[in-house]
Amino acid sequence: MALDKEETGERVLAIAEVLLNEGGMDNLKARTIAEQAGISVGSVYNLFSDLDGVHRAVNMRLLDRLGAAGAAAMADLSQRGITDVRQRLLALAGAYVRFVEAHPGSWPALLAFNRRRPTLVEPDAYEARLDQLFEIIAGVLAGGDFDLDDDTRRIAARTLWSSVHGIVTSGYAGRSVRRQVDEIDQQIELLVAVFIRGLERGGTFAHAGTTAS
Amino acid sequence: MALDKEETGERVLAIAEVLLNEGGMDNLKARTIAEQAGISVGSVYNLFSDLDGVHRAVNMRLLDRLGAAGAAAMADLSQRGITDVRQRLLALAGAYVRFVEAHPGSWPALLAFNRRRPTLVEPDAYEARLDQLFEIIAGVLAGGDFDLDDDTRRIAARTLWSSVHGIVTSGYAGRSVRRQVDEIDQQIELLVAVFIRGLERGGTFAHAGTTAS
DNA sequence: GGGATTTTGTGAACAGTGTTCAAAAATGCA
DNA sequence: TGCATTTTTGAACACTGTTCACAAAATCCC
Repeated sequence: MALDKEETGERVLAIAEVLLNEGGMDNLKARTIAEQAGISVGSVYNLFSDLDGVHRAVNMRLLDRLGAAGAAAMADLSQRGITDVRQRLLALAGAYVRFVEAHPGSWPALLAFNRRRPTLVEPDAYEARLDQLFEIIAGVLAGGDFDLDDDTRRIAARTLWSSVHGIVTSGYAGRSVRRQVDEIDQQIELLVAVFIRGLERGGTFAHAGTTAS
Repeated sequence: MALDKEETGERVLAIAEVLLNEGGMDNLKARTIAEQAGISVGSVYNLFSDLDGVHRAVNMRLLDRLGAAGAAAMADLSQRGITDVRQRLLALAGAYVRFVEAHPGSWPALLAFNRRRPTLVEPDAYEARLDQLFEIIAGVLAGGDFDLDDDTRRIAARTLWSSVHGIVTSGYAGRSVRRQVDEIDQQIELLVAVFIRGLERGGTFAHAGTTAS
């Protein structure tokens, strides 16, 4: 009897994700996981080094799912023969919005997780999964007639992503879901429109001059 | 002897901020505060309802400081006779970057704080302090020759802010402070440049059409 | 002043945490 | 079967936030 070790690990992760999604970060308790998975507390620590380890693993799954959602949105548009940059960027942003809405607890938990300790060495497995997304965006930008060099396009892709992310997570505070829900759409549309128009106009984006102050 | 009640509260907040700044959210412990403030644990709960209450109060101070930094940056530029929109926006973004760098632990703690529970009623005191910032940005935008109606300008201000915020907080993960430090500057410069160029071009930003697939 | 009353401060106690680790149960092997 | 090895267990430990009966201090009122 008893399931495979790896199988049990998967079950633990599924349970953990539900817990995170329902109650946020401090709803992820070792005893709750153990009880719901039908194992003992000690076994949880046998499968994962930490509760942080569990959370990290859940986060990886989330990032994978997000990447898949982005890729799927692009594949869908390609299949429908849509190559318009604006539409593709809006589709990507829309995919992200839907993803966040589909993970109302576990996604904020991922964000909170990364902000717990001030400056901890980041697992670059994170970055790798993000680069996947950046490359999708960069690919879309390459489809437009912007004539950007590779480096600028890379930066533009990251800028776009960060901006959409900032918009979706509503600055840093303030939920008030009512009017925010369509305000997000308005902001995204403005951002994409402005971005495309701004990139269309020629001119180099050399990083010169007064950055600030 | 013994200090005023309000005075003790201020001391507690100062201690709490240092703790948050040094060790992140889970470094804010009731017993540590009590010990460092020279009072008992119970007294902490006499001054504040919760540890969350303490954290909230610290966050308010942070938001006030951020607002002041933004206003000061604008006042500085005004005094120097600088009205250029690009420079003003870059100065605002720069002020934010410096603010985040000056609060390496307590600012992430504020962000994490707001993401702990999925959907909790937000204290609108937060929003009020943010609106202050949005109005500064909207004011700057009003100085340019974009001919935007009030509503669009309001949205544009929020979009800009959210985007800068997203850029500064580096997407959602990934620190790796080395190359990120100048990448942030590059992204901000690209964003502001693109934003200004995109807004300069005429055309209405009506929120019509396919928001996303 | 001095007794009564109210306010304020205290820290032991309680209910939960994450995490460990000697022991027990299960499994592998000859 | 008997022994060795691995895996699972859950009581125990150290540490959380939070409470609340009690004590100390302050305040009031005559």
